[in-house]
Amino acid sequence: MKNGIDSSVQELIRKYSLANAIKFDGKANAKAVIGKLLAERPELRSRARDIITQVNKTVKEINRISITDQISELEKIAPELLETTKERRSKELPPLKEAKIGEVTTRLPPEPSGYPHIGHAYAGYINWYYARQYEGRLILRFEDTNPRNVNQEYYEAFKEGYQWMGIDWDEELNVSDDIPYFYDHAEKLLDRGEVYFCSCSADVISENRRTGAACEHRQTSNEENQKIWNEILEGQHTEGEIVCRLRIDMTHSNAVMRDPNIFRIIDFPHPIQGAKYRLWPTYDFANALEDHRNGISHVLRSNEFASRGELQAYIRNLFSYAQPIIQEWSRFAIEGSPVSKRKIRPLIESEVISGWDDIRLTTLLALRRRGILPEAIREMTREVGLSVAQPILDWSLLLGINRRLVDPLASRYYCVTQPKQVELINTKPFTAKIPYHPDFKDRGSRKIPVEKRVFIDGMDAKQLRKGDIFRLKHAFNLQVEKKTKDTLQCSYAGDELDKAKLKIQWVTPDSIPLRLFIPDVLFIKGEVNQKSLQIIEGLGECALQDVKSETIIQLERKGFGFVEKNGEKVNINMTE
RNA sequence: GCCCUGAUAGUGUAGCCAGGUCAAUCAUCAUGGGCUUUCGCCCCGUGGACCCGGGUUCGAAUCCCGGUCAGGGCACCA
Repeated sequence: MKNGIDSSVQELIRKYSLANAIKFDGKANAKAVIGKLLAERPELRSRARDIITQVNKTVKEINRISITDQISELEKIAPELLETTKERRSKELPPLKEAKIGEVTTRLPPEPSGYPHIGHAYAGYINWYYARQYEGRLILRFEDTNPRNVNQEYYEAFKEGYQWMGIDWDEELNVSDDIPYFYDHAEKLLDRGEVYFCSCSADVISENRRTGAACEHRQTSNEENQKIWNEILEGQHTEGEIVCRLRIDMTHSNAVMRDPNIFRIIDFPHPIQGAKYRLWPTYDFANALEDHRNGISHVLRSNEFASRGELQAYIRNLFSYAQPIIQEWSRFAIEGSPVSKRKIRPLIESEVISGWDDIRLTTLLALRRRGILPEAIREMTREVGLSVAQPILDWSLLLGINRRLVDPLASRYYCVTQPKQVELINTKPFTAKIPYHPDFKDRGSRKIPVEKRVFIDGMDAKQLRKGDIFRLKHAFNLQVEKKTKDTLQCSYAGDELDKAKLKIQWVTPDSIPLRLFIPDVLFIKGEVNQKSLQIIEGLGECALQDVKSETIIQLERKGFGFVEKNGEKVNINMTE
């Protein structure tokens, strides 16, 4: 055969050309066909030039015939290529590196120094997910080695936050319970001459680290270092005066490795340990050893720790401890929503926001009060995954997922704002029966008697002109007879559904006052958004009286919300 | 300043390691329609992206070089 291309290859070319043409309106693309062909028959790659000539020729021929003919020919020679199957499945996290069933241990490592937020939930869920996926263990470990940062109430706050997220753990411990373990290790290093005490100021240490210069303390004799260690444990030396450093390499390309501090004096009572210790390990030292002590197989964390990994591995190597698998992802941000205490605290102090559970924040308390379901956060986490790019998430991602999840759960209620009175001129007394959920009628309904007056939303009233026919939803139709400044006079206009121009929500005169809180992003281009919270007064139907505080409902045509009752007051935090 | 990462529709993400089935996935978003006694949910359709410049190759989102931009680290915080 010409160019040595045999008939089986010819046939393949013809098949793929036809399939490609059919996929794209009868016009095949030679490049796509070549790609497909060479992917399937890699041994042909050496003869790519000949193949290309042949493909070009075939594609030209095929593009000349009609798409119906193309389909019928392909049906004869390769019907399997005509199938177009689309599958849809919910996204899952990728398999974990070097993980075996039953041999995975991960950790939740919060510092109890504030309230858990969506970032903690995200990291927590990933650690939980893999621990459960591989039938392993999950350890809740409070990283409380800085007594000046930690506070008793936050230990509890984290546990509640994780529980709310559906994250359960197999073991709970505090790093601060293991201080003797760190001392043991430090003393071994002291014996081996791996550490020294440095009394340079923090500024000097930092500067030397930048320039790669060693200070005189690096030369301190072992005996002297041992002596200082004991002095500190006995209560000599003061906070800030001296630190214990690991002697590694002051010119290392990773600045973290330039003789890091591993212990410092902190004379401050610890919420759990009290005044038991004054010499506290720093993050890297405690973390590296604690991961080993806990038998952590996989360290799953955000990548702000990336450059510390080398140091932590170095520390474990000093003791010939095995290294865990490390998997990192980028820390993410939500557009316009600060996470850091530094940014939020001033907003609370200046009363821009009401507190750590203000519905504009991303603390778990805030998200819950906004009617966000934990599953929405979990799904969002799976969606964003272990990406190493720098995601700046939009609220719409979380809110969109949440809307879908909350829809089947939320009972529907009527609510009107800027109420406009509607006088019913000639209607007979009527009792409306309104189901709580349109898709689940078995959840029952409430009955609302209608007499001489109802209220509708001001926005709806605005659209109505004299003569218009509209429907009080789940009741009957009305025709506007007269429109005055604060009243619509209406007459009965039948029961047929399709006659009404608008079908609107309404409430009776005995309805209850509501306050709707509508959140928006807190920051726009770095400036505080003055309209980040709208508070709107409204009237809600009586059935809202029976709704328990802290349930998620839908106010029809207004959105989903989280009910909060405070005595007589009914507040509803809208999710968006 | 130095070091490490990264860059795919408006947003997020898959694909990149092992170049061809990518005419680029999925979600969110926007838009048109259907369903609906809600502007909700659901269903169908449509729209929109490989940071820039070189190189290697028959062929580059994918490999190489150079740039640009962004994030993190260089704490006696974690």
